Amino acid sequence: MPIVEQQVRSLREQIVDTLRSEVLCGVWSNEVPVREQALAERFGVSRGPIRDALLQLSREGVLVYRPNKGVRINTPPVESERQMLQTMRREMETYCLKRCLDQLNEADDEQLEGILAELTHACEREDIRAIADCDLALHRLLVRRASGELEVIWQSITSRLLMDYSRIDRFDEIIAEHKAIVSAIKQRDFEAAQKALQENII
Amino acid sequence: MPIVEQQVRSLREQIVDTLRSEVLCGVWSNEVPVREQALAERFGVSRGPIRDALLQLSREGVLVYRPNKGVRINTPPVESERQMLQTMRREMETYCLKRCLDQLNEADDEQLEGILAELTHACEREDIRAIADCDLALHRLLVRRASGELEVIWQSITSRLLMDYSRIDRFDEIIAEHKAIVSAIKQRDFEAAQKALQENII
DNA sequence: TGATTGTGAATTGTTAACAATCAACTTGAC
DNA sequence: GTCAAGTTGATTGTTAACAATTCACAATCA
Repeated sequence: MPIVEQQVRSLREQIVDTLRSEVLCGVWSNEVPVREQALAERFGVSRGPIRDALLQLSREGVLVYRPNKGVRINTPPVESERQMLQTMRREMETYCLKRCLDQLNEADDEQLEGILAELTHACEREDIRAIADCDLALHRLLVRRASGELEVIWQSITSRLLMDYSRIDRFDEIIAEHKAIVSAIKQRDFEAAQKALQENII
Repeated sequence: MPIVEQQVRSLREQIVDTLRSEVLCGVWSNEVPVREQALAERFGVSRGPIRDALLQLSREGVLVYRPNKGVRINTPPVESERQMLQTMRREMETYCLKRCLDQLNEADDEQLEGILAELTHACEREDIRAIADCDLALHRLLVRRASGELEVIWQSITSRLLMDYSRIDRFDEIIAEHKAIVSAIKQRDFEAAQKALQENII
């Protein structure tokens, strides 16, 4: 359970984040259907918030919703679609970097360092789930600082891309790439940060 | 009420489409808060589906959700963000065009012509709401034919862009541009269709 | 045998009541 | 008169029961 998030989050948001993290890390089987009642019991809430969460994750492309039939886990995008989404993600994060770089403060730097430290620790433990969470948290911070309104679109694109995240076993690369990103950001060096970002988003 | 949609739609989807169409056409005031109970009575359902719809529209960037405070209408994106979203929309629709063009059949052509006719009629009536609905329906058809999975992302981007859709009074241009798109598509001419699309997305 | 149609359990969709929270107003002390 | 605390009404958040739908399986018939 990462502590990179700080603000109060609604019950639904917590459930959404937990489920998304699990689905994207392959914890769930594609075959087993998702049942509202089972999830409700697991989270200790009624079916209402669970339903909200499942609908939201469907809207995000992580799950697929069919009326009266519930949801199932989505399949990864085809290669051409993946490339297009990749291009869009690069474009969006470059924009966000440019827009937020000047207005970042020491607290943001510290938070970035904190995420980086946690990411490093997660890589040492080879904790796939924590690695993905930290990776996303770092990028999400940039998007949020630039424009909270873009976050939902960014999340949709990124979730789809992560549905075949096969590179997550190259721990050294992951650490090095994110170190480069944070380092460049702390120096407010846009060119270097953009370069590091582009090399990380593959 | 356009007849361009054919498949069965859930109650929530119908509400979402109606509300989105109204918000994007400026039917609602930015000042008046959105109340679940009022909408429930208007649509003749309980607050449950209304709540689902409002959450979905928030996720889409049309509304802004704040815990325990309900939703309000989102503000248009800043200019730089708008340009970035514009670029993404062009990229995405170009991809969808390329991917779907070969597998379109006569039924699709007919549907495109139907939307075009309805769009023309809407322009003659100067019915802003119908114009926007038809405009979106035409582009959405291409996205859907290419990949149903991309539709939600496309919708988010497009909704944000439409939040300051100020060109909707230039009826002749709108008709001409969409005629060019449909014409090129019917000839399966990718280059021409792409060009027409790019010129329409401004 | 194979297809089709009932039947019932399981699941999702909807509703209404209840709990929690927020915003505005009133009250009262200073 | 002003500000703070308490109160009240309105609104959202959650729950559990009920309705509608789907699916699996068995019974029926050609």
